[in-house]
Amino acid sequence: MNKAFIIGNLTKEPDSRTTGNGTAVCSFTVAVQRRFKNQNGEREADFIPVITWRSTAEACGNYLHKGSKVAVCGTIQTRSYDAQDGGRRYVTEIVADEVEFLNTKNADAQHDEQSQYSQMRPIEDDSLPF
Amino acid sequence: MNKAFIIGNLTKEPDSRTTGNGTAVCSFTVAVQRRFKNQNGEREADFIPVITWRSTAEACGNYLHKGSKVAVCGTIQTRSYDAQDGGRRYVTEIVADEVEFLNTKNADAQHDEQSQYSQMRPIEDDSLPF
Amino acid sequence: MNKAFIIGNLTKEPDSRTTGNGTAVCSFTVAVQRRFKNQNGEREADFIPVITWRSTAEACGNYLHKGSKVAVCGTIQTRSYDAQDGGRRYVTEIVADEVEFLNTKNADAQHDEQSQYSQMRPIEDDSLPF
Amino acid sequence: MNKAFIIGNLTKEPDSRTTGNGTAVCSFTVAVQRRFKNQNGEREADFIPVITWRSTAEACGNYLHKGSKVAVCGTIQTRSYDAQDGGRRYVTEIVADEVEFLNTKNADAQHDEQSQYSQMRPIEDDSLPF
DNA sequence: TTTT
DNA sequence: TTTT
Repeated sequence: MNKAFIIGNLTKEPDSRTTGNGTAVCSFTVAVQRRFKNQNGEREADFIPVITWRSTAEACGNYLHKGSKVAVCGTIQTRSYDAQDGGRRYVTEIVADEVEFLNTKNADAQHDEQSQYSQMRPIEDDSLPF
Repeated sequence: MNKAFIIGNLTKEPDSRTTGNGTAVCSFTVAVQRRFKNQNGEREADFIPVITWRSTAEACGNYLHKGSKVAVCGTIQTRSYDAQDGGRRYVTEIVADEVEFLNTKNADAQHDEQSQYSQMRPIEDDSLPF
Repeated sequence: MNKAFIIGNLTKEPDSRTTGNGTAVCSFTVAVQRRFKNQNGEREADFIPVITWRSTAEACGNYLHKGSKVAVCGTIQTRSYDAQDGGRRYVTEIVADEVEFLNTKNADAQHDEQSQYSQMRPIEDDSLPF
Repeated sequence: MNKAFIIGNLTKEPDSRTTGNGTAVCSFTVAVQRRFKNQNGEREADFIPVITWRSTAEACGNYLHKGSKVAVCGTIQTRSYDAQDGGRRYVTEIVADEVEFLNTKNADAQHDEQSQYSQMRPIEDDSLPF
């Protein structure tokens, strides 16, 4: 078992790419407000890296922006890589199963549209733009 | 372990009460859109009863309405009671640990205010209206 | 979003069936110990119905028994039906995405085997007995 | 919202400490088996750092060992620190709300005892050894 | 490196 | 730096 759920806002524009074999990838960081204030009375945030694949990645790349509010459900994954200085670095990120768009800024029409896309993996509707 | 997370909309106005010893209770049902369409191409919903206590109940009673969008995290609880017809009935509901308000309908100012309230159990701020 | 996680023990032997079109279904109830004792100092349990499909159902039917300890991750689903007395009844159950076997009673060899099966949806190994 | 659930085994003996003001802390890494095998047919694991506080930390320090199986529910937290080489390092860890002991190795008596302890935050029983 |  |  390995499952995580977060709700928060993108810290930047999402980063959309394509792997060598043509698979869409989209990654971004979600700032999740902490529930309790710290000793200084400030509410801090946790900055959680998220990676999405395939149709979810395409929807995220098309509809998410810096500041967009999302709910993400997925698996916590860790990996390591060799840094330029020769040291080893460890990365923890959520590999998203589902991303639900919770944007309040957009017009309702667009927002509804987004919510639907976000729920639609097994895409059975050929009119979708991805 | 027993934990559940749902995002959806209130099916009705929330029901706010107070127990004999003065504890605030607020209950409502959340309609959670299913992720996949059924055989008829319709997206059904699950109707999940939620019960909240104390300051969370007060915030929910003050700020939630029919149609309000919420994220709820809590514990699945089952109980049974004797119906009027003499039969036994079983109820499953989520006892909320946290309720996050995700309303898009309200003005931004109010929405921000709500989000903060929703995060504030252990209330350390005396200026809060509950 | 709609996701639940529970850890507990089967209250009975699991109920294995097959639908008209040959899909395996296996359902059971999980008793989840509550975290806090009640006013009488007793630890109660919540009795949560679980339904599993396809290869997960087959593995559950083959390996689970009354008392087996499991971790279940899935979606909360509600449905209603007409009771014999003409009234309407509402059922809430978890539709399992994953079931992990946590049995302590069985020999280690068997337990390891079980854990593996439980993780194996997309079955790529033809030697599996289901 | 920020919640994570994992089930896995400790990679090492847990690390128990006490903060300046006497608060117990216990940290460990949990190896969580991935659900699907990789291209080479191996099942990899994710190595997820967990930190626990107070009575949970004491129970973990007393009862967990290298290889112990646990279920952890908590919050994903990120923090950064300055490494010796002058660079900045980022750490993601789960701050545990609950730790359930799932050990199969121990005698049943001890295992039952563990499960109970693990569920007992708000300790109302003065006979507990922590 | 951070968002509302 | 990794566990069964």
